[in-house]
Amino acid sequence: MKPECETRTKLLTTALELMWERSYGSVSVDDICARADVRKGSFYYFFPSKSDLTVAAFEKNWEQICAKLDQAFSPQHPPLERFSRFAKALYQSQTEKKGSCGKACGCPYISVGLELSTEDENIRKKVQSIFSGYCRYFESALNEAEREGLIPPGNHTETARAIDALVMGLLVQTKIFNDPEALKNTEQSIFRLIGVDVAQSVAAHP
Amino acid sequence: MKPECETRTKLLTTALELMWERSYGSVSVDDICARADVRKGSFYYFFPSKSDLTVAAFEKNWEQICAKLDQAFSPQHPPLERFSRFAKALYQSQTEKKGSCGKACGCPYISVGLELSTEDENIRKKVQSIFSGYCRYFESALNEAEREGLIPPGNHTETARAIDALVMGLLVQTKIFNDPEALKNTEQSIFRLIGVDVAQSVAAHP
DNA sequence: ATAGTAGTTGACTAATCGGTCAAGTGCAAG
DNA sequence: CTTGCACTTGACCGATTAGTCAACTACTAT
Repeated sequence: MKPECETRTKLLTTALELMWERSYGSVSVDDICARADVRKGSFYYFFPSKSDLTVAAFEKNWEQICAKLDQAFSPQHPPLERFSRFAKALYQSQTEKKGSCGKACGCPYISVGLELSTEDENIRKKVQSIFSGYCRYFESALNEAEREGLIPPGNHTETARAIDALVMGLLVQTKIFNDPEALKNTEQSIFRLIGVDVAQSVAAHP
Repeated sequence: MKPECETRTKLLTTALELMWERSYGSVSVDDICARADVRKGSFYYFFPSKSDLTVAAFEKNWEQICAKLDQAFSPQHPPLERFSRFAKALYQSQTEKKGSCGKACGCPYISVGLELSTEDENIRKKVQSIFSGYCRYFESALNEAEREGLIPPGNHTETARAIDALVMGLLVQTKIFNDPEALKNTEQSIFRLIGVDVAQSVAAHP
């Protein structure tokens, strides 16, 4: 087991932070090195290019996101309630970020993914796989909801993709309107896509 | 009336084209000038900065989009059918773009908007106003649908915003999955957000 | 004819970009 | 002590960046 080099992880977290707040194009390698207090030579000792650093940063961040998603989508909660927990966590994370950096930042996977997906295939694929990861959480909760008779049978892969799209769109709105309140109806809209009444779930878990 | 200078409009359309296919950061003023066959001096004769050019390009493009939206959301069609037409036009425009440039490009307002909204307030506001424009089309159709008794009364401003989010998310998926087929369930998902059965509308206008 | 205006041109700048590299440091095993 | 490995450093590179500018052309109104 490697003990994981501190400089490397510092670069990883700093890069994600900066690209989240700004963009890929407007964050230079020098910027990243400066905020991480690392010299450029070290940067290129660990990463062959800015693009590779970005992919690695996404990978590391996604692991942390997964931990949060595992909580929201834990089997210990009823399937539909998991979406409520997810919506709440989403709102919370955006509000926190705006509080700490002064601006609503949306989702770095979306912003950077869109910025580079026609030009950098590695980043495109990484972001694509992350979004598939989100869908897997959604789909599994829907499958379980069906098994418990909470929703009728249907194509849950498609519904999960629609939920994914909705959530991404809401995060786009959050950044462009510079306001996390764009997320306030997330839960309700998700349940409409699923085809159940919100009140039904909200009333059961007030 | 000014007869509208050719060089200027060439710069406008070329800039939008390039930023749609790539991104703001990776398209240089030189790139734009080269493809438009215009010298840089002329560029800065018409526009004080790259950012201003971008805002102007968005404004001009939005006018053309509006013409298309006016067709889809024309009062000559039943209110709910307008969404079907919109969904079809959306799919068509993405498919065409992929055919002509080889890649699915999504929506330039979203991509560039996300890329710059924390750094360039002018662009943020322009993109925000464009998205509000979309919502107005959606909301007006919903209001009319209610007036015709097709949908129950409700907060149509919120629903329009949700539809806007969904559509944006689908366009994000289109670019990141590099596949316009991400849009194939657009119509169905919109109707779920509205709260009506797709079949109802589809059957009426096959 | 002349003067003014609208548009065009290409050479120029200063700064910044991503990336390279040879020379180092400090530590651990032999 | 010595070798070797993991990591660090700062100077350096050529290319590219957004933006400037004085000189120029062509047309138009008087």
